[in-house]
Amino acid sequence: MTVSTLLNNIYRVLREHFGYLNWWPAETPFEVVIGTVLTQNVAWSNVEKSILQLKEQGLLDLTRLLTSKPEIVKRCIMPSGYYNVKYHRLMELLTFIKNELKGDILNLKKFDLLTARNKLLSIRGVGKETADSILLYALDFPIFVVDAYTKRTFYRVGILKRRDMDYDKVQEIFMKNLKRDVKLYNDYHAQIVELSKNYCKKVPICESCPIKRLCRRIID
DNA sequence: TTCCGGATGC
DNA sequence: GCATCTGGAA
Repeated sequence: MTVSTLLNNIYRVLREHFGYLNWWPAETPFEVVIGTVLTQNVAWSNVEKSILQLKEQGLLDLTRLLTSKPEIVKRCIMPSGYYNVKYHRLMELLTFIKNELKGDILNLKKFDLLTARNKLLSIRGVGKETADSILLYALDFPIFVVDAYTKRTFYRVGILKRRDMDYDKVQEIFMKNLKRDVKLYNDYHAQIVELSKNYCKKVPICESCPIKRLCRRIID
C-alpha cells in the first residue's frame, strides 16, 4: 500500500469512528488565535476555563487585552499554565495584529500562505504549530498542522521513520500525500488528536483502537 | 536540554 | 502521589 493510500484509509476509518469533528472549538477567529497560544503544551480543557474567564471579564477583545493590567489577564489565563510566558506571548501576538493588521487577524488573508506564515513565525512565542493552527483554523489556509500527537502516532503506524522527525518534513509527508483541501486538513488533525488522546496514548490501548488493522504498532 | 505551571485523571 | 496535557525559547 502506498503512503497516500494508507493516509487516506486511516482518515476514512477515523472519521467513521469519531464522526466529523469540524474544529477549531471556538466562536471567532480572534478566539482561535487566543486559544492557539493558551493551548501550547496543555490540555484543551484547561484552555476552555481560561477562555471562559476572559469572556466573563469582557476581555476577549484586542484593545481590552492590550490595555488591561497584566495581573488581571494573568489571573484569567492561569488555568492554562505557564501564565507568565503565555501572557507575554499573547501581548506580542496581539501587538502584531494591532500594528501590522489594523487590529484584525483576518487581514492576514491578504497575503499568500508563505508570506503570512513567515510573518507569524517572526513573532516571539509563535512557533510552527501555533502559526499553522492560526493559518488553518482561523484563516482557512490549506496547511496541515503537525503536533506531538501526529509524530507519536504516525511513528507507531509506521509512516514516520523516526519519532523526532523534523516538523516541516512531517508536514510535507501529509501534504504531498493528501488532497490539498482545507476541510480535510482541518478534520484530519482533529481526528489525530482524538485518536491520540483516547487510544494512541503514551501507553497505547491497541486492542480497541479503530485503526489497529492499518497500524504496524511500532512502540518505542 | 531545561524551564515554564496549574488542572486533571489514574 | 505522579504522569500528562493540541509548544516554544534560550
